[in-house]
Amino acid sequence: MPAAPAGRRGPVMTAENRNDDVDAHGGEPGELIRVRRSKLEKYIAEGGEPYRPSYGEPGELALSGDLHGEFEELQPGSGSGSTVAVAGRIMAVRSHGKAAFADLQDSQGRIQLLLREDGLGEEAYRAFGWLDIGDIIGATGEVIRSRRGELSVAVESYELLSKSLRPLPEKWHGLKDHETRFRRRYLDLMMNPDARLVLENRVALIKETRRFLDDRGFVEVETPMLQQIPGGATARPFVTHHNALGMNLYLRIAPELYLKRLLIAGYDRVYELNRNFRNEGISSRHNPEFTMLEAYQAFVDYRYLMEFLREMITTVVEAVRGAAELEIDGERISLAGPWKKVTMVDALSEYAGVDVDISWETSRLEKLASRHDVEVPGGAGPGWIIAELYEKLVEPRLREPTFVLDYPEEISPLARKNPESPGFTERFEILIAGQEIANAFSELTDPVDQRERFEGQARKRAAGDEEAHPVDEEYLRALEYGMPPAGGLGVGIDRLAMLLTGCKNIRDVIIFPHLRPEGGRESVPGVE
RNA sequence: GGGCCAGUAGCUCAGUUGGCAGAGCACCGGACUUUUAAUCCGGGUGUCGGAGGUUCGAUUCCUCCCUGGCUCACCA
Repeated sequence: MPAAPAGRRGPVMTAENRNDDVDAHGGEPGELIRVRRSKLEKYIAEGGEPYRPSYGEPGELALSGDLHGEFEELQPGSGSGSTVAVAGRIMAVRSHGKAAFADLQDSQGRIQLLLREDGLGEEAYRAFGWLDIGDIIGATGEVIRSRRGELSVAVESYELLSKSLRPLPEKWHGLKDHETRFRRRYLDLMMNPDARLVLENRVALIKETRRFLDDRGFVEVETPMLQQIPGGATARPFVTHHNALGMNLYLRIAPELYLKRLLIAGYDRVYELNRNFRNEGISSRHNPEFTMLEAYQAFVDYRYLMEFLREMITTVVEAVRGAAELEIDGERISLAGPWKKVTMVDALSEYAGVDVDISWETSRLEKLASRHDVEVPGGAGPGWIIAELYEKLVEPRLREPTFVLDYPEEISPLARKNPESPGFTERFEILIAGQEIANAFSELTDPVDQRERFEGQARKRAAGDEEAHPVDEEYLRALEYGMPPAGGLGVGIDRLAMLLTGCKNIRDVIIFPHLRPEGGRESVPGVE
C-alpha cells in the first residue's frame, strides 16, 4: 500500500498507533514492530544483508513435499546421508537451549529444521536466536528423521534471505477475521491451508476448462475489455475515460459481440475465459469484476450445447474433485446420469400451481406477480414477468442438475427465436444447487431480426431501463455480411468455483476480491 | 441503497449492571541438546473502530460516521 502523504487523510482514519501500523499516519510503530526493526538495524550494523538477491543454484532447492515423499522410509533417529538446500518462511520455533526446532514453510508445505550448537557452531547458533517467526531463510543440511519421527533438515548452515518486520497471526487459531483475510489475502494464503486449497481448486477448474475446449479444437482469443458500446449482456457498465481520444469508454460487460464477429470472420470454434465488469451491487455472490467463459461453435444449435455443457461440467468437476459429485452444506449432488430438462414455463407452472402461458394478458401476469411479491417495473412485458417469477419461485428449488429451456425473447435480445414456441428463444440455462451455472443459446444470425430486437431494447432504454441493450450499428453491419448458424455458451467461473469448493461467499474463490477502501474514499494521489 | 448483527493487544477471544483493561499464542528477559500448540520462571506491549453527546467519571449509555458479515432489492 503506498503511504498517504502526511496530513492528507481525514480524522476518520482507523487504527492509528496500532501495533501493526508502521507510521502510516505519523504514529509510532508498535512494540512488536520496534523490536523487529531494531533487530534489522543491528543485523545491518554488523555487516549483514537482510534482503538477499537469491539463494542457492536455480532449480536445486529441495521442496518440502518432495522431501516428505522421497524420504518416507527413513527411520526415526537416523540420517539419510543426503544433503539438501531448502528455503522458506519460519513459521514456528521450539528452542531447547543448545538445540532448536523450526518449521519452515515453502510452496509445497512445511519441513522441520533441526538446529544444534554442535552442528552450526556457537556463533551461528546464537545468531539464529535473533531471527523472528516470519523471516525467510535458506538452509542446508542432511535430511534426517528425528527421534520423534519428524522428517527434518539437520542444518549445517543457514542464511537470512528476507527479514520480516511484522508479526504473523496466531499459530494455532490462524487468521480468522474475514475482513483481514480478504484485505491481506497473502496472510490468509500463508496461514490457512483451506484458503490455499480453494485457490488451487479454482486454478485447476480453469485449467481443466481450457483443456476441455482446447482438446475440441476451440481457439482461445482476447477481445476488447475497453469498449465503445458495452454490449452482449444487460447490465450497467463501468465508465472510464480515454484522455488522448477525449472520449468515454466502457469496461466490457461481456465479450459476446466480439466473439461472434470472429464467427463471421470464419473461425468456427472460439472461446474467451477472462474478466467481465459490471457496475452493480456487491454481495456474497457478486464481485464487480468476475471471470466468465464464453464459447461459440459454428453450425450447431442449442440442442447440441446441452450435451456439450453437461460433458464439460462433469469432466471438469471430476478432474478437480476426483468424482462427478458436489457437496454443498452437507447436501450431496450427483452430476452422473442424464440431467432433467424442463421448459421455463412448465417449471413455473408446476411451482406456481397454475398453467402459466405467455399469451396471457399482461394484467393477468401482473396479478400473479404481485401474489408472489414480484414488483413489475413499467415497460415490462409478459416475457419479463415470467422470467422473474421463474427466478423467484423455481430457481432456488432446482437442486439436481437441470436444463431450463426456452427463455422469453424479451429478455434474450441476442438469441434465435424458437419457431415452435412463439415468444421464446432457443436458449437454456443449467441450474445446479439452485444456482445458474451456464447459459447457452442458438445465436441470432438474422441481421433484420437483430435490428428489431435492438430497437425493442432501445424502447425499453428510453422508458428508463438502464440495463437494456444499446443498439450496436457496428455489430449489425458485421452481421449483415453473414454469420454462420452457431451455438454460444457462457459459464460463470466464480460461481462454478463456489459450487466446486462448497464456498458460499464469492470472495472466498476470488484471490483479491473487491473491498471498500479502509477509512476513506480518496483516489490514488497523483492519478487522475 | 434498506433491515439485522459485529468491531477490545500482532493473532484468537473473554470482560466491564458506568469506577486503574484481561487470558492464550506471539513478543521481551532467564533455564533447558530430539521438539512439534515443546516445557518451566519472570514481564502486558492497548486511543476497547472513529467523532461528538450525557456524566464527577464512558471501552461500557445515546447520536452520527467508518468497516465487515448476514439478508432484502439489482444482477451472473
